[in-house]
Amino acid sequence: MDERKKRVLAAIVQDYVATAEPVGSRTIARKYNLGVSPATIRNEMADLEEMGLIEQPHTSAGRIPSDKGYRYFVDCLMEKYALGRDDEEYIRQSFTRKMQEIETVIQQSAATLSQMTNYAAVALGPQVGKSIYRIQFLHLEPGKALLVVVTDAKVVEHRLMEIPLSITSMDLERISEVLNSRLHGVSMERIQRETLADIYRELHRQRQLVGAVLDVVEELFRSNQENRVFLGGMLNILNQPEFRDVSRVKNLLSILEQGNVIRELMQEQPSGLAVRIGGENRHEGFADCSLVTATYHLDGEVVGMVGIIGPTRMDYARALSLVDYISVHLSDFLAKMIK
Amino acid sequence: MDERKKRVLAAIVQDYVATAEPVGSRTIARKYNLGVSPATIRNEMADLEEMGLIEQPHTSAGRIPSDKGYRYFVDCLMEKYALGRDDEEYIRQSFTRKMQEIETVIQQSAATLSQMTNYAAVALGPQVGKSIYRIQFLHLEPGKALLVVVTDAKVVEHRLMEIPLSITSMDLERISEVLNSRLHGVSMERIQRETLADIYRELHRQRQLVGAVLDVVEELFRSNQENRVFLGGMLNILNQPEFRDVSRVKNLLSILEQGNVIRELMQEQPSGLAVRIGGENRHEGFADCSLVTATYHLDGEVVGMVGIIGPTRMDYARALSLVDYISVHLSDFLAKMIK
DNA sequence: GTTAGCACTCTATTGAAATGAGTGCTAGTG
DNA sequence: CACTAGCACTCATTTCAATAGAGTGCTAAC
Repeated sequence: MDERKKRVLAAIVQDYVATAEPVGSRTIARKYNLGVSPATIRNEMADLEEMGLIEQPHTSAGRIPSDKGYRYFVDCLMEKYALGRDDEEYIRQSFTRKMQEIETVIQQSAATLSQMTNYAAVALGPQVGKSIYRIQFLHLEPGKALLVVVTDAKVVEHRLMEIPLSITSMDLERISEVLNSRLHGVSMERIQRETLADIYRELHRQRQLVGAVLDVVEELFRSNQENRVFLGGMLNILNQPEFRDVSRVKNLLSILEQGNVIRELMQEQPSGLAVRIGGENRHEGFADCSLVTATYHLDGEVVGMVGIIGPTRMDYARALSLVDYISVHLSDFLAKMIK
Repeated sequence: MDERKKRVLAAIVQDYVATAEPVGSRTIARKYNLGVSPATIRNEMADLEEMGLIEQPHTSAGRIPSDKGYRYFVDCLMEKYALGRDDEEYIRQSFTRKMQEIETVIQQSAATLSQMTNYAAVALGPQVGKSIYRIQFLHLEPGKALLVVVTDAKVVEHRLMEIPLSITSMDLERISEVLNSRLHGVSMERIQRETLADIYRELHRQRQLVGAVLDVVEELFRSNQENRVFLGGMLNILNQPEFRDVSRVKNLLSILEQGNVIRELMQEQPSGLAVRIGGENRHEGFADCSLVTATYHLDGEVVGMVGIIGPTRMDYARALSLVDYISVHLSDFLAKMIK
């Protein structure tokens, strides 16, 4: 793999990404002055094809990069894309103080990514709260109470509950107190049997209600951990020429609509910034899409992921920079939000 | 408008809805045995065209209904479509006990409608809660509190708030009590100046905090009243032949993505079951779509709307039945949920 | 009032020819 | 030996005309 081959491959990738048309030897000679004639480039291209880095849609067409070609480009040839002032500004503007809820912020990250790239964007998580920070009953009326749970990451969940008519406000206050003192700071994954036993002992009269509460709490944490999938700007991807055909659109959208597929694909990604190109994704029907993802963090721990889904013909340099920048910015923003 | 003309128009509408192809005189004579020859039907069709009920895409094509034609069909010709057992069963199944949050239920209504029709579906609202049922502060840690607001429709909203470090749990308890007693059951639209004055007088030491709380409450109600728009199953509409062309899809989706356009269109609909056909919608770019909507209710009051958005070539009978059934079922379900 | 028949219109399909982009190979050059 | 000019060849795409087909409107006959 000599220097010139690299330059030819890079030229093919760049041009194909920009035009969506197979790239011929002549085009390369003209646009990317390598100082050699088309014939020489043709020879190089023949070599690159043999190496499996580029391919020909049909005999008399130019070449397009293969998955392997993109991979080589991303790993070895690509120069880091420097985000412009305006790009960074745009991102910063899109996160406003007004966004009070974590979900809104995550959703906005995906939306912004999509707008800036014209690809689809997706966000996972956040997996917020592993332990209970505060748990509190509010008595609404006889037979009805509101359970409010605040997790350590200051995410609030609530649930209306039916309670026995006999339970009074005082009872609820007492229950809240006991639950708080016993459960505060305890990771939901390893609640001790003893802890539960203690709670039941202390509140033996409201055994049934306490059981219901614990069920609800468990459910809240479980659904929280299932890492909800946020999709952003499905519309923008229609601007890509590979989706001029409706059946393609339908195919991709039907995959995206099943959140679990995306979740699986994304969960295979390593932490940090990562790219998965075309067939590297273990899912048929996703073979001509690429996934660029980055994890975001809270208190040094990975809590979720943001990413871009686009055709394999993707501007990887820009995509990587954007996803990276957004993930960092998102982490900062969340940290400030929760403080 | 004699009987035979009606039958011809009905045949044209039905056939065109089923096939998406312009309908010729011969087709009608063959499939819908009116007992007359194609030539006679041609004469009738010429009349119908003059009346503006049908039109010809080009000289040597069959006829398709005009907006006016659909309108006449819907108002005068259409027979009520009886939902099958399976349809009703399907709808009932799609609403499960598991759905605890109102939003989930609304979203599900739209999703179900879309699945059953292969059109896009949309839901508005619900406009839940006009007054405060309960308002409560939870003290989390110095400088931080959680404000929980329950509306009369038992919809819960919450917001983390920064509070002065000096404020204690006792203070918050007191504030909660005062706010509750003063605001319980008061419609947010007509909070009296006096009421506010009373509150400020009683809590004159926490003047600033109270101001912040009232701002938050107002904001919560405002965003609630803005009637959030839920879209369902955008994917399904891609099955319609009129959306084989991506530009069409892009056009519709870009309209749907702006929630406010849909909201405006829907808010022009009368309460109950209603149809708006093609150009009857006051929005360019929506001229070849129809909107079938029904309001849903809570305690006898209209709180929101569900509907179908499809091409004007729509199976109106079925669409109306489904929207009607869903709206009724949704009302019932909500009533039971909130009890 | 209804219908058979027919000329006419216009779109969609088909197929052949022209176009053009691009390649691979060969032979010649510094 | 590396490079390049030249050329024959391939194949998708475009173009164009001819054809087929669906459907109409009109007229004359029943």
